[in-house]
Amino acid sequence: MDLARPDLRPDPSLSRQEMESLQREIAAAAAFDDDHALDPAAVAVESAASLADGLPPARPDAVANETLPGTGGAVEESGVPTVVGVDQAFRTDRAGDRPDAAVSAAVAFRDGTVVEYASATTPLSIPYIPGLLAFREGEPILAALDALDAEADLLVCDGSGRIHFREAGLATHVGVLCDVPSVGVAKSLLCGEPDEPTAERPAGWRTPIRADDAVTTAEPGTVIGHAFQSRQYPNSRRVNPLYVSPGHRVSAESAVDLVAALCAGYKLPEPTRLADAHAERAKGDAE
DNA sequence: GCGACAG
DNA sequence: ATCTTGTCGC
Repeated sequence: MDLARPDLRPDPSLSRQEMESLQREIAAAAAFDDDHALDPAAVAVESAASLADGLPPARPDAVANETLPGTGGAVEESGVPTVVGVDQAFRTDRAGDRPDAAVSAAVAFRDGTVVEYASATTPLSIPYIPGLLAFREGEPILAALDALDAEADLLVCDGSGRIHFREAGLATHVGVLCDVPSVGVAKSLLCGEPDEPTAERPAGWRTPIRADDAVTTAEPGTVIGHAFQSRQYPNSRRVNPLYVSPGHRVSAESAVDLVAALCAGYKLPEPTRLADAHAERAKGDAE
């Protein structure tokens, strides 16, 4: 898989200042609006996969359709868009403490079912630094996408997109480098302010997240994402909402609509949930 | 100086 | 993210 923007791919030796200015370039290259309206109904996942007996098998015939020569992507090929969830697990060295390598997983969905699994193991370069997550996890994700035969029409990333100090979170970083529509799904809020308090909301509830002073590249008040209650228990309301934001080529509104369509009864959207499980499995296989 | 922040 | 048993509530 060749990158659409190799010029924006970070060099491992960048200083912190250089990483931050690269993020401003990436944000400037990002499109936070809808281009070819990807219909949430076309990517919806109707039933949640059971993980009790391991991961479901990939539907055998589907990937072959996408790898026919001379095709321009999955949608052109079959009319059915491909959604790819990406997530990672971390392997620790035998001494037992420091994370040693990232195990990235990419899981492709079409018609609500898994069509392909891929993974890659990548040595870790820099530690986790809030705001610079993409420099730790971006390359591992690209490696997993490289190992995937399917062409993604939408990437679902585990982390923020536009909800970021410089509007260039992980989902934006990966989406722009690949020039693929992407959304970010985070379990906690990095920056920005919800319009309404998010505690104890019923399933389906959502509220805009607006840029605050921590977002240095946007006018305060700009809608940069949404809090979205993907799941809730009827009586005891203890599930925290997701924080969904556009990565690239998707609006804030479409990003939540797409994620809502990809959720099938669990807190996390199915592509993310299965990518998480596949990353765990791949990590275990290597040990 | 304090705060505060995805995974 | 990761280290981990039980426990409470769907």
